[in-house]
Amino acid sequence: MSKADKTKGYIIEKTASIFNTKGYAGTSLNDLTEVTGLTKGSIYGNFKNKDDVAVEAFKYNLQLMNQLFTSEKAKEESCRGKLLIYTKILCDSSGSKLPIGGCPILNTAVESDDTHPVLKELAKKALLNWKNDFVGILNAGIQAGEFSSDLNTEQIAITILALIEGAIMINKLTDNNNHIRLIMQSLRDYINQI
Amino acid sequence: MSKADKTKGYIIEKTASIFNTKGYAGTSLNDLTEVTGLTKGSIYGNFKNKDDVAVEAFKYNLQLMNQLFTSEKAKEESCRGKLLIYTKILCDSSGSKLPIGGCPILNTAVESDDTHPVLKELAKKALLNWKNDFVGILNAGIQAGEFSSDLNTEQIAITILALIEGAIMINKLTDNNNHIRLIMQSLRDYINQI
Amino acid sequence: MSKADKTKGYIIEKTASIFNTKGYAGTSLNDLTEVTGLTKGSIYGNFKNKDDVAVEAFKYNLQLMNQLFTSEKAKEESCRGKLLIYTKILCDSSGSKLPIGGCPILNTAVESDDTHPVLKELAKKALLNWKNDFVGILNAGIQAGEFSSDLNTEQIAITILALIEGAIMINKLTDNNNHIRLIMQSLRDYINQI
Amino acid sequence: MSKADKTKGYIIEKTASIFNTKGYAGTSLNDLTEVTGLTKGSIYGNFKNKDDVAVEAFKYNLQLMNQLFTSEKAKEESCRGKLLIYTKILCDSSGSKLPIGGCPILNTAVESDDTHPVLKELAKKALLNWKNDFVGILNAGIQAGEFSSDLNTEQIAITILALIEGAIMINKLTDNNNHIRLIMQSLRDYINQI
DNA sequence: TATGAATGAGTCTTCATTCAT
DNA sequence: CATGAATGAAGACTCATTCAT
Repeated sequence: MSKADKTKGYIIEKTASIFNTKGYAGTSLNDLTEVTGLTKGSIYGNFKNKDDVAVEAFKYNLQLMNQLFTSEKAKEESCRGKLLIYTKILCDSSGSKLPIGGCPILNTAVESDDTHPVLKELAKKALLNWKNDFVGILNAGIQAGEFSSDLNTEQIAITILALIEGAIMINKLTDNNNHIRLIMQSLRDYINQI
Repeated sequence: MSKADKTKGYIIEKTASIFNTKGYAGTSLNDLTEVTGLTKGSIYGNFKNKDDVAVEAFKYNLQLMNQLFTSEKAKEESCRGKLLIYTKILCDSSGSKLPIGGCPILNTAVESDDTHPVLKELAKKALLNWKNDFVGILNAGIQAGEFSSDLNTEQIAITILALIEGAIMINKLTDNNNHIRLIMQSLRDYINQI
Repeated sequence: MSKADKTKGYIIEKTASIFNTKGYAGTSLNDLTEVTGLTKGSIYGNFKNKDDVAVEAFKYNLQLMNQLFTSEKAKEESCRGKLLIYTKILCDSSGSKLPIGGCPILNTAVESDDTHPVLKELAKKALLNWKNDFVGILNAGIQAGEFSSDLNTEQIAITILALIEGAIMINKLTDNNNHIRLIMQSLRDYINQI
Repeated sequence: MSKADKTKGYIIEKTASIFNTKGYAGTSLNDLTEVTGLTKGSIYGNFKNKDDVAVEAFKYNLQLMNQLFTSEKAKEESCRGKLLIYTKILCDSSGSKLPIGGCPILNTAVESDDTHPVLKELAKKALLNWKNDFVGILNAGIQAGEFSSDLNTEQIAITILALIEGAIMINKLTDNNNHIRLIMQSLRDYINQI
């Protein structure tokens, strides 16, 4: 790894949480220099512009979140278990295991849908990938005989996703862990009844 | 109504959709003058500052959304019918009947939770009011014998809310009406099975 | 007195102390409306512009100060007594009997000498009048045999004035009454030795 | 000396006289960019804000004045001579050797006493330092046998100061050198009679 | 005469970006 | 590759002034 790559990685790591907390418009280059301890020139030496950093930061946050889910899912053998993992992660820690600032897809979706097409596209792809991941698990479950074969996998997948994202939003807004726990209980019931 | 009140109302009406689309940080005073055709001085003559406009714009958007729900609910007699209304509104028009920019609670929640305490508080209250509205409908349904008396009304209410907000977010992000329709189908099933 | 004259007088009275405290550039029209309880339109109905108010306010402050000196001087019969009056006034109350904000001549001189020719001219005239008043007292004293006839009245008059203005400035700046008392003691000695 | 330090110094040098003539409130950032030929961004890159420039400009003007006095005093051997220096400086050039705009202590005292606490404090300290300098000279003179030992050094020091500041104010206001000459003649007499 | 809403040039300040070193 | 000084457009906000009512 070249020095440039190392610095680039360092900048992304350090700035990812700010973008995920303050949003793209709310994050200034001064924020970036403060949190990295680097100069503006250094950031512009490694990235084309603020957009470029934001995009990489989004990817980093997404990867962080995906790694969390992937590693937890790996511990489960059954497909239902893999689905239930999400309720456990979000319920136990009330979302605190997510990247700082919460779900990057949710954050980016809401801020950037009308203002930042590149980020919007990334978030959209991430969301659809997530949905497809659920579809994959459901199909595997059908194959394995865990689930009945006449499921509407698309509908179930997108419903789970909506519940999760809605729960994360409500949890951040209300600062009350009970809400996310109740929703996750509903999700658990939903998954168990599939 | 004084001229000041009229201008104030005019400014709020005109700017509400910008704040709901671009967010607080993403909306500039130039945006506000452009969309209203007024000068900065005029805006500052009617509002204390940008914050003040944003707060009123949020209230306006919220009221717009609440009026939509309230008027549709009034057409339904049964409590279940009142709950199902949301699936119809969001499904039929794919959210296009919402204020321009989407659900102001969702938008404000995501942008302002870490940056704008006043707006966050307003969004939080609006969300809890909405939840309590659901709880009220559920209790009325229990009273009327529509629903079984051993429901966890809090859980059901917050779950419906999470599904709705999640659906709105997904709909805006993916520009694909199928997703919200599927989620609303799940919500319909959920409500009908109560 | 017409209503216009009454309102004009009211505005001057109320605003004089702000101009004398914050200075011309530091006083805004909002300050003027706040302290008078009137509207901007009302102020512009009675004065041509901010300058006009400032000029009248200066004259008012000046008159206030002159009245204080004149009435005190009237109580003294001897010319030396009339001169000593100033030391008493400034020493006893440490300047608190002056118009709010201090000596308007001093304030206007320092702020407006390079920026506001009209006010500067007014302050200059007031200062020279004051000096001439001293000269007059000194001449009367010579006539009355109180003072020797070979006094340099111009020099004495302007020296007294410099001591007084210097004392007022030092008093305001240091918030320490001892300084003005010591200077007034020196002035008393100076006058008594004439 | 870094480039930043050089630019900072350049800005201070160039802007000091504006602040000393127009005052803090009367000096705008446009004034500062015009006189320096720099951009606003450049000024804000070197100073925290306008306040910061004003404070440094005051210090610079003060230093300029103090250097003038110090270098002239150094040429005198006797303590009386050191005191008389001030009459010479102010009398000969009628104040034209002072920083452009006049005595920064006087200017700042009058403008900032009610509006700018930081500048007021700086001016206050400068004035007391000056007074203490006079006290020091007087004590040295007593030690050296030049002056009688029963002097009220505080009173003499503050009286000299008041005369000087009063003279500077009168000179600027009246544009008539005779006045300052007469006052300085009185000061000379006063010092010689100590 | 008094009101108060509107103006637009002005205020101070921060922004993302560039470039010589 | 990194620095840090400079840019100038844009940011939010205040100003003195005007004018229809």
